Order: sequence, then C-alpha cells, then structure tokens
Amino acid sequence: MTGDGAILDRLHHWRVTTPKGRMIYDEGETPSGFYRVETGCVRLQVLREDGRRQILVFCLPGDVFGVELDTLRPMAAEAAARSELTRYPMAAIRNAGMEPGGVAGLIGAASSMVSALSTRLKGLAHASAEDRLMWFLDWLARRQNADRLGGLVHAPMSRRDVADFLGMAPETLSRTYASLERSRGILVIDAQTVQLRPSLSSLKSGLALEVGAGPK
Amino acid sequence: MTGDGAILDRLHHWRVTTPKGRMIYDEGETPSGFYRVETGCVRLQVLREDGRRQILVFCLPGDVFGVELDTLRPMAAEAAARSELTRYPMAAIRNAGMEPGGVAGLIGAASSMVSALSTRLKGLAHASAEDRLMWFLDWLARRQNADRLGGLVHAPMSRRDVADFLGMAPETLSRTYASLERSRGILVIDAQTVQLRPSLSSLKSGLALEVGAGPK
DNA sequence: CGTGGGTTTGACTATACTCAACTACGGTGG
DNA sequence: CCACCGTAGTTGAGTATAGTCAAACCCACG
Repeated sequence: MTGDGAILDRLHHWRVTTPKGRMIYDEGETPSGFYRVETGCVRLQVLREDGRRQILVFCLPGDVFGVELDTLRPMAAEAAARSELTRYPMAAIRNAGMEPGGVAGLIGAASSMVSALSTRLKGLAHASAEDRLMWFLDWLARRQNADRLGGLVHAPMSRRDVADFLGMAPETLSRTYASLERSRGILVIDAQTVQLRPSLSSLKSGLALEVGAGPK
Repeated sequence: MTGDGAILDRLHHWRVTTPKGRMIYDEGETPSGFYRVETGCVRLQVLREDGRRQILVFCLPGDVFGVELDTLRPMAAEAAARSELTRYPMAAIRNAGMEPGGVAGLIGAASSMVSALSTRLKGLAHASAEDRLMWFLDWLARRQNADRLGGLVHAPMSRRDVADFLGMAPETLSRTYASLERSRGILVIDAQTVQLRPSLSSLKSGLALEVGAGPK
C-alpha cells in the first residue's frame, strides 16, 4: 500500500486537507482519483447490512489508496483524523502506462493493497481479542518507529475506530486494554496512547512466540 | 477478480492442469506468473501462527489471481479441486503496459481482487455463523447461476475448506447446515451439495432482509 | 456551566470452540 | 471380493470468550 514515490511525482497532482470525520469517497461510487496520505490517518471501510461498520485498512502517511479501475469503489474512505492528502486524477493512470516503470509502480500500489488486506484477514479471523489488539499495536509501533520513541505509541484514530477495525465491541476493546496492562506489562496512558515494554524488540519476538503458542 | 479476456488473449500463455490439493505457489515466494482459472477451484490462503489455515478467496472459472508486482506472494494458492489453469509469465505485464488498454486491464484484475477481499472482510467480521454460511451459499449460487438449475448448488471444495474460509470450526459448520435446514428450508443433499429454496430470488431478497434484521 | 460523544465498568447471556466418540465413505491390499 | 484403514464429516457435552444491555464517568466543546 505504501506508495512508489518515483512515478507518482511525475503525475499531475495537488494537495487537499480534510478535517476529522470527512468522507473522501463513498462505497459504490465511480472512482475519479486516487490518493496518498501525507499526514493524519484515513480509514477504508464498508457498511454492513446490520448498520455496523467494518474498517478494513488504516492508511498512514506514505500509504496510497484508491487505485481502482473498472470497479466501483469497493469501500468508502473517511478521514480518521485531520489529514493532508495528495490527490491524483484517475486519468493519470492511463498516461502512466506509457512510461517505462509506470505500470509496475501502479500495479504495485494495487497489489500492496491486496497484501494489506490479506494480512488483515489473517489477523482478524480466529484470533482472540487479546491477540488482535497486540497485533494492531505491533503494526502501529512499526509504522511509527516506536523503538526510537521509547516504546510510546500514539494512535491517531479513536477507540471506536480501533474496535471497528479489529471487529470487536468497544467495550471488549476497553477490557482487552486493561487485560494487556496486567498480563503483558503494557502501560495505557490514555485512550489513544500506550507505552509498550521498555524494549520493543522483546515485544516483537514475544508476540510471535506467544501468538504461536495459541490461546490456552 | 474476474479476468479481462481481451487483453489476456494477446499475452503469452499456456495451459496447466493440477490435481486436487497441489500447491500452485506459496506464501512469501517471489511471483513469477499469474493465472486464470478455467475449470475447478483454487483457494488463496494464509497460514496463521497457531497453525490454522485461513482461506481468503475461492477462485472459480473465469477468475484471475496472482497479479502481484513488487510484493512477495501475500498468500499461497492451492487447488481445492482438480483444476485447469492458464498461466501467464509475470514478464508479460511489463510488455502489456505498452499496449493501449493493457494497464487498465491488469490494474483492473488487481483491483477486483481488492474488491473481493473487501466483500470477504465485510462478510466475515461480526456476523453469526448462520449469516456467514448464507452469504457463502448465496455467493456460490450466483456464480453458478443456480436459478437455472432449480436452486441446486454444488460446492467444488471440501467442507473443511468452507469452514476455513468462513473462519469457523468444521463442527460449527456442520451444525449450522443442520440449523439452516430447519430454519430456512434449505435442503442438504450431501456434504458438497445443497438445494436452495424453490425460487432463488426469494432467497436473495430474503437474505438481505434477514441479515438486515440482524441477530436477535 | 451544561451538554454530549466517547469511554469505562458491571452483570448476564449466548454463541461458537474444544474435546471426544462415533459413523460413513472411498481407496488399498490381501 | 472382502476386510481394513484413514480421512471427512457428524453428534454430544461442557465451557469460555466476547457480545448485549445498562449505567456511570469524564473530558472537550459550546
């Protein structure tokens, strides 16, 4: 999902800024452009028939989303926090094809979305609430180079968003944070911030092992 | 995920046949080609750390899979039944870019995989076992034009596969079939075959409504 | 200073998982 | 041709995890 800088710079593009909560495009629309996140956080989501929301992917700075051709938007995009984006008109794709490397770059962007969704599905299905949350925190920590920040991780999105991302009720998420605090020594600073173990590396390997051991 | 016939025919390609259970490529490999299903069924899956398997997508005749560039294989591909495939070397993608329409076709293939995965995540998370199974049967019925066959649906894959696809234990799947038989009048012929309600259209609208009503 | 969304806590419940035993089928070899 | 084995699927009993409903809380915002 992370963008290929080289090709994108040569395409026609411009900056947009969206406040928290603004919809960027809706599920089912005809795509007219794609985006790159510069600052903030965007959530890609679908609305379930029972009215609940499932967040499929969080896009952080550097991520490219919305590269879709010959399909209606399979999911909606909304700003999960105040964000700055770069917008590229979809027509740019057709021109990009003519340049050497252009195809690779854009198919690459589309493929890495596939990759992100696969990882997602892997983490979501058949895993305990605790495992899912650990997995999310680990993902966030890597993206923010939390090692350098002494293991301090700040989530740019609300807890409700995280709950909808992990496919659990907000109440469960809350309880799970509390449980992690006890069982793993993770410190919850506030609703959006946690302090991971002193050495994140121990968390990483710890994660792989513990998850490997499975529930109970 | 369904392929764009026009462009594919002009690419270099050949036929392969795989027996049931054969691995086509593995998670983490470097992609060297992509495929189109002609007959049979292919499952795209990941192996979870606890040893369990999560099937992300079933590919049926007409579906294109494995269009991935600049990423390692995010999921493995295995034949869920004896299948015939057409294989295209990945190098074909770079050449295709030069042709008008080539880019669009291939990004299209990648996008529709995104689309498929989105639908998947939507159906998987936060839904009762019964809803998930209904959703699966509905998907299968559409793909097979079950209306014309009097609502007879045959699953080309094993029940274990279906369970891993829907993210539930095989025992639960079995019980859920039994429960559908009672509550929805669906007739289970054998482990791989079901007879849907006389008029499938009633099933379709029924599905939307009942799922909309939600659990309890 | 009041209002309201987001978050937390508590009590109860239900859904689906686990373990375990049993059955049915298909292939294999004697 | 029949006995055997192994895989796939079913059924049963008990349990645990996460969902629901309800209420209190707290902070940001107007």
